[in-house]
Amino acid sequence: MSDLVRQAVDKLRSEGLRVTEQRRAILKALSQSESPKSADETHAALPVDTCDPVTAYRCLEQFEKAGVVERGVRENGTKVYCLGHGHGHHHHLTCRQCGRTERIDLCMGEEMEKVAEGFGFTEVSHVMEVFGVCPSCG
Amino acid sequence: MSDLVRQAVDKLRSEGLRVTEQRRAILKALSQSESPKSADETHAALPVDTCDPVTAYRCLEQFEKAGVVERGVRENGTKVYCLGHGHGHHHHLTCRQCGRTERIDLCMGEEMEKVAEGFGFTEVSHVMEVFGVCPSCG
DNA sequence: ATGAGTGCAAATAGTTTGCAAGCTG
DNA sequence: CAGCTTGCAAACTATTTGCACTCAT
Repeated sequence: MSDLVRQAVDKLRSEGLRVTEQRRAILKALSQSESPKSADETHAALPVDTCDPVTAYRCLEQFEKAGVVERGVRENGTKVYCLGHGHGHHHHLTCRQCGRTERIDLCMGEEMEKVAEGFGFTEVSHVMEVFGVCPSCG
Repeated sequence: MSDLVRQAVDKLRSEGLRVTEQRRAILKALSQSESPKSADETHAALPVDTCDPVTAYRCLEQFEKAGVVERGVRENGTKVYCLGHGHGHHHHLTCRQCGRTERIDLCMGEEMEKVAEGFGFTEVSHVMEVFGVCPSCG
């Protein structure tokens, strides 16, 4: 089990969530994926009969609330998740054709939050995804 | 009919798209909305029997391709659209509770595109939405 | 007239919910 | 052993598609 998974498992415990075989498997699958995955894709990446697809949905939702995974959105609205890569917040650049994903460390989070606070908003979060056509597909 | 709508209609024509009563109504509804609307919400904002919900979906999709409207995503993945407000690209700050929306002019589009081009990507676009709890709901 | 646009019905995709049974802490 | 979790079935929401008909150009 990778450090990433171990770390995630610890966080789950510290958040009062239980650690099951299914959850371990889901975290492992995410840790081995270079690009963010949807709940269904995550489930598909699991060994057969690891768990029901619904469980993947429920777990990922829990994980996000617990801050164990980060959530993004595809261009079509599909929700995707990824482990924090152990290095906090970041974004992705995704190829529209082949789905290839690159990590982008650029983020205007602080600026955004300042603006949002200026409007009196609290509990600010944001979703950002960049799309394009990669060299191989262009 | 507002300038915004007139402008949009012209753009439709120049893009080779046809201008129908339904499309005019959809553009008018969007022009009168302060916040981005989903296809269904846009349809709901139309006078009864203006058109079928499906038409709203299809038109908004066309409008986006033609560059007449801008598309965003809600936190839950729902696609939303808005007229360019006549002032190009911008983003929104949306209240999770009441849906109230503020416009944000801050955008790191150029930086994003530079990074994306660095990866060899083309036809770069991005989706970004900021969410929080507004003063009234906090 | 001719092809873009529309309505209606039906199919999809992604995700959520209810409830009884199972397993973790 | 209490309650979080899971599985299975079913409901739901947002969106898309097929096809015949209509209308803008």
